[in-house]
Amino acid sequence: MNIGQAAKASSVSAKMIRHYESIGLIGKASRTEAGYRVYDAGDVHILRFIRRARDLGFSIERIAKLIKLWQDRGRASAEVKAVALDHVEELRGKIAEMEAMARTLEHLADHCHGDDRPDCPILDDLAAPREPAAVPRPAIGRRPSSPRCRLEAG
Amino acid sequence: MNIGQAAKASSVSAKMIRHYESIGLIGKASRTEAGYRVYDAGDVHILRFIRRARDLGFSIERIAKLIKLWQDRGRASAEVKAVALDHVEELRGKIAEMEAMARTLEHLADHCHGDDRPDCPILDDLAAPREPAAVPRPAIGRRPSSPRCRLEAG
DNA sequence: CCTTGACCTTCCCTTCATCGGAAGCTTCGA
DNA sequence: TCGAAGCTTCCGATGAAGGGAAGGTCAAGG
Repeated sequence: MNIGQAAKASSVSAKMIRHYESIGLIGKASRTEAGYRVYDAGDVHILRFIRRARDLGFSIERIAKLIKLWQDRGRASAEVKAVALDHVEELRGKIAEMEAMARTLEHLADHCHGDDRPDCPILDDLAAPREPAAVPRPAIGRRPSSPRCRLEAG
Repeated sequence: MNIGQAAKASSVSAKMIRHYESIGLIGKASRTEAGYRVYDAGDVHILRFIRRARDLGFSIERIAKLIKLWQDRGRASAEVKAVALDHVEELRGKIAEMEAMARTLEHLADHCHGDDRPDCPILDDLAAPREPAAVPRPAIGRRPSSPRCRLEAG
């Protein structure tokens, strides 16, 4: 099977299959004499696994762990569950952050006339000195990495 | 005021101030003879505006719009509101996606023993042929860009 | 046999907002 | 006067993709 056929069969683009190979998420595909990559049903199965995991928002790092566990017949389901729940926790944290942003903005927008007049509580909030923070900023530190949203736009 | 002082006063790092200047989000700062950037209270006000907008998850592109509106005394509040509500809509979409991922995973994890035994519904789902999709995938197309989470990890 | 077009290869660039660090210059206080 | 802190520019990394160029390969049809 060529890379294009594997891509169709797995819903992972040829581009991404090459990428996953280059970062070591999947093994190096064997090649034809002309240098074309060759895949079999087992490879496609792994690719579909990856695709599904990405659709559930797992990072590549966690997917690597999941693949290892998947292929380890002696795995403890507890390990798989831990990886999944770590991810859920991350998702929940990001959801909470975005929920707070959305609620703040909806609140501000509710009080904005939204007409021709220039006065606007949204700009007022943005421009306000930040002592009385309308939405208190969490502690200092590095921003969380963005959520791994992978659902296609509708 | 040096860039470091402006950074402290605005909660925008010196690194990011230079970056915002380089991409044209803010104007070029004037310089001392030695080449040091110089800022005044007005600059700091803009930087704080940007910081607050980033904390609310606005993209740089939308922040540029908001700054223009902010500095346009003749603006219509409707325009500001539209920018804000576009952003809220984006947030809501991403929240919904992540919520769906989290719920699916929680459901799967609920049915996983989480002990020493190897059988695991989570792996079963990931490895399953995707006809009976447990969480139906939305239509084909490009993935949404990740949410601009900017709340600090707390 | 030759052309055409579809497919494959590698390589590099772009996204988005942010951080890290190197190498070198300036400024300020002791 | 010396050292530390602060500034400058430049380059790179992050994460998960996508875009596209330049060129090799393959199969079908004339």
